Amino acid sequence: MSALGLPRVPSQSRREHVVQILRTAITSARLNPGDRLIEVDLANELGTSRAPVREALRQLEQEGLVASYPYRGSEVLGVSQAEVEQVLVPIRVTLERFAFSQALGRLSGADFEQLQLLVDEMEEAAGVGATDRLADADIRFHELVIECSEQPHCLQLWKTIQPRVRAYFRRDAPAHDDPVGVAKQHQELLDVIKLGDEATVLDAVDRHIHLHLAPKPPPDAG
Amino acid sequence: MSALGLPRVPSQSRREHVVQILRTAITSARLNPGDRLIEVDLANELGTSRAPVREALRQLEQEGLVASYPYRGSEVLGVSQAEVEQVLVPIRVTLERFAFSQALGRLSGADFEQLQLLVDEMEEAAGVGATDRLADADIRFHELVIECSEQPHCLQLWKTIQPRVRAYFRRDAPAHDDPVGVAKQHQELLDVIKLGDEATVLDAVDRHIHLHLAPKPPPDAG
DNA sequence: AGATGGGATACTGTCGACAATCGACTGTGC
DNA sequence: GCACAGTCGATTGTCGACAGTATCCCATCT
Repeated sequence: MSALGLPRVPSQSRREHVVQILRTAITSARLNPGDRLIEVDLANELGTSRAPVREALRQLEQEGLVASYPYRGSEVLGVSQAEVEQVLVPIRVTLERFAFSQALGRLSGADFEQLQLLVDEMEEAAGVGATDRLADADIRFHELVIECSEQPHCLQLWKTIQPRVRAYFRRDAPAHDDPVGVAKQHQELLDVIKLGDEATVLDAVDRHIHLHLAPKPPPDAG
Repeated sequence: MSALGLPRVPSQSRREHVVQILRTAITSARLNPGDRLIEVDLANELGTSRAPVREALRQLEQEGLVASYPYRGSEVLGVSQAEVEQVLVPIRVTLERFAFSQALGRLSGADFEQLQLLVDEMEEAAGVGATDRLADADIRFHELVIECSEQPHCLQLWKTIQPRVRAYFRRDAPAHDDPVGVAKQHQELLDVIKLGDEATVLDAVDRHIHLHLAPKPPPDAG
């Protein structure tokens, strides 16, 4: 097909394509908990057959974004506040603590450049109020560090957890209260990583992730 | 087919069937890290077409038991000791702490009976040295409590974590050192659950899970 | 009117065939 | 002998069609 026209589509399999479309639709609240997902409709809409759609649905099921019932179809799932706060976020802390510590010795100069670019992107997105771009860069920042940790299970689990957390915050917590602060926190985190002291990094990771959870409940101090 | 002969096979879909076969083969070390999984061969061996096999492989990929590469096939994955000890087990603790606390108010008399049956099964299996039966009952015990917690994401994540942990211990830590002790520990855990005090239960869960990790390093006390 | 049974209906589950891709082999030119 | 292009076999990715199942609707009976 297309010699020069649109060479990007075939670079990823149709299954990956479908997964990405649906995951974005769910995490951005275009699809909501309870919405039914009908294979043949999705296939027609996305211009494929049902096979890739089915595999995509199985993957999203494993990511906890959809549930499916034999012969009765699939629906979009929601997450409770209790599960996010007591399960998903603590798990994310465990994953990132380990991944960041493993990544410390493996981050190359190119990696640091890439991370800095992402922080810059966050600053710019925060400046113009582009919360989606901000969130994308935020996620990509963390994902990049975890990729560099070279811990496959860690990365795989993170990818499973993260969309649910994002869907929850996108739906129930109207974006970041303080976009500029988010960018700044990542800059600080990056600076700490560059110093390379494990204990300091782990501490920074803890505080960093929990900022998402409790945006402004400082009852003890400031 | 078969009006009375073998009515159990069709109760689960062929995909579930394939998943179960492969997962068992991996967690029981009949398949080892690096082994290639070829769709056509699996399909022929299991008497189905490739479609259910493919979906099963996608699911196992999400469970971290296999990895697959576009147009190049799938292989069985292993887990490192560091990942088990620093990632998978801590995540399991997080999941079970939450699930057990949520389950406390929801466990019915029938549930307690079922749990007691599983503990009895463990005792018997431990008595005759049937480590696989012991491990099955062990897993089922925890799974049952988590099911009763009615936290879908918790259950889903637990099902994702657990096979990797089991595969690791089955492969690298030759079964439980002390089968009778395992059964006894579950009886104690069940007794604590029956009492219903949350703090005590959480404490028991912590200690219970960590027993798997460090089977016999009691440097401080007994 | 309300309960009950027998289809239509709308999906999902499975299959066999075909297209696309990767990796190894092989023959050729230098 | 060695680099390199072409080819071939093995295996995955995708498709369209058919089989199986749950749900709803409606005629029928009480």
